[in-house]
Amino acid sequence: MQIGNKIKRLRLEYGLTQEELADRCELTKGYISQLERDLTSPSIATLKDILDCLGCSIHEFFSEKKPEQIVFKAQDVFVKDAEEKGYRIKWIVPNAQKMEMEPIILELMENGEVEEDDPHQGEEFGYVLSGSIILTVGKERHKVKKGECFHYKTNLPHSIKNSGKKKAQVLWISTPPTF
Amino acid sequence: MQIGNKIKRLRLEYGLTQEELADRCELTKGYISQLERDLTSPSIATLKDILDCLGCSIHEFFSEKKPEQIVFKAQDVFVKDAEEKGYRIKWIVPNAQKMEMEPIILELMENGEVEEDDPHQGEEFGYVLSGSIILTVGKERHKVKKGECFHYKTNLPHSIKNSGKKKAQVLWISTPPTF
DNA sequence: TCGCGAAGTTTAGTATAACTAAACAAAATG
DNA sequence: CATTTTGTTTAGTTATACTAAACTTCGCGA
Repeated sequence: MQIGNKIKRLRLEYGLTQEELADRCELTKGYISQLERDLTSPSIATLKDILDCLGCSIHEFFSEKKPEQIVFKAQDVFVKDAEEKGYRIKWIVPNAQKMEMEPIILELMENGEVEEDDPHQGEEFGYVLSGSIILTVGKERHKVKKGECFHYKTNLPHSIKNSGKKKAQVLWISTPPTF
Repeated sequence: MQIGNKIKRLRLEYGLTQEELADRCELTKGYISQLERDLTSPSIATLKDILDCLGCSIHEFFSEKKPEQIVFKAQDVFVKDAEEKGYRIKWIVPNAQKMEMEPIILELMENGEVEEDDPHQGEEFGYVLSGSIILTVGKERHKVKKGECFHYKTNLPHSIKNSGKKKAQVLWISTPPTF
């Protein structure tokens, strides 16, 4: 019965150190440490004491609802390499297809280019994180440098390619999700 | 932390003896007996095993929702005396105003009478438990004896008074609740 | 970068309680 | 009433709930 992570998360949300929580519950910090790593399991009465100090009922504690993730980090990234095309796509928000916006980070090597995307409903916004790119929308070509951004409706064919020798990185957001 | 009664109730609802439950959980019937009387408390893991066998999650188990009361007894009664008017009202279902029917028991002393009730939307039903009454609905007067009942729409003024020397008791139900 | 204090982990316990097996008692049934 | 079923009690064993204190890691400010 793995409850350690939940206790730790509650404690951190409540802004307490293990020692502070231990003092409030009249336990030891060593024990709190062991609980949080599932090295031991508290009695039901002790669990209730702990949760009382953390402003949570046992009922809520054993709720199976998964908290919605708000912050995403390096370990959340899904990478797709297209080495022959000279680019790599990093999906930085997993399951973003279920939402309204889908952000990716596009990495273009020298001469790297993503295939032209056919017209479709929606919009895309991009911000050049590093390097510079050539953005093609319909018949128009634009050079976009680091720190600059772009924003267009996707009803025309569009594509992006690296315009320099250095690797280029673009934060690229599509709504609705299409990547 | 008193959980014994909840475990016992679940077991009985599931139709198991203590021995059957013990066998399913790989515990002893003696231990189940002790748990149900709060003589001891299970580890969280053991509690989960038990609840798995009883088709209940820990989450539900620790729900604080009060089971809806179905049967009401003497101790549930709320009494209002109107001694100068010679009657007493007993609300026999607490919080019935939150439901569709509101039952009371009206007790009328000799010469006791409830004030005329103004017309309103709804219906009332009554059953004379003891003694006899005069029921007035609009301009009509009815004598209703023990064992007889009445049922009318409340769009006319209505009232009840005792018609004899003995105490009268009426089970009186209004929908929607108005008493 | 380093030193120090804060925060967390580990270790080696103690004592008690989680759980047992079996005898006993109460309740139910034919 | 006798027997079976169901629940309770008793006297344990052993594992674990929880401890105190030493040790390690982390974070922060100079």
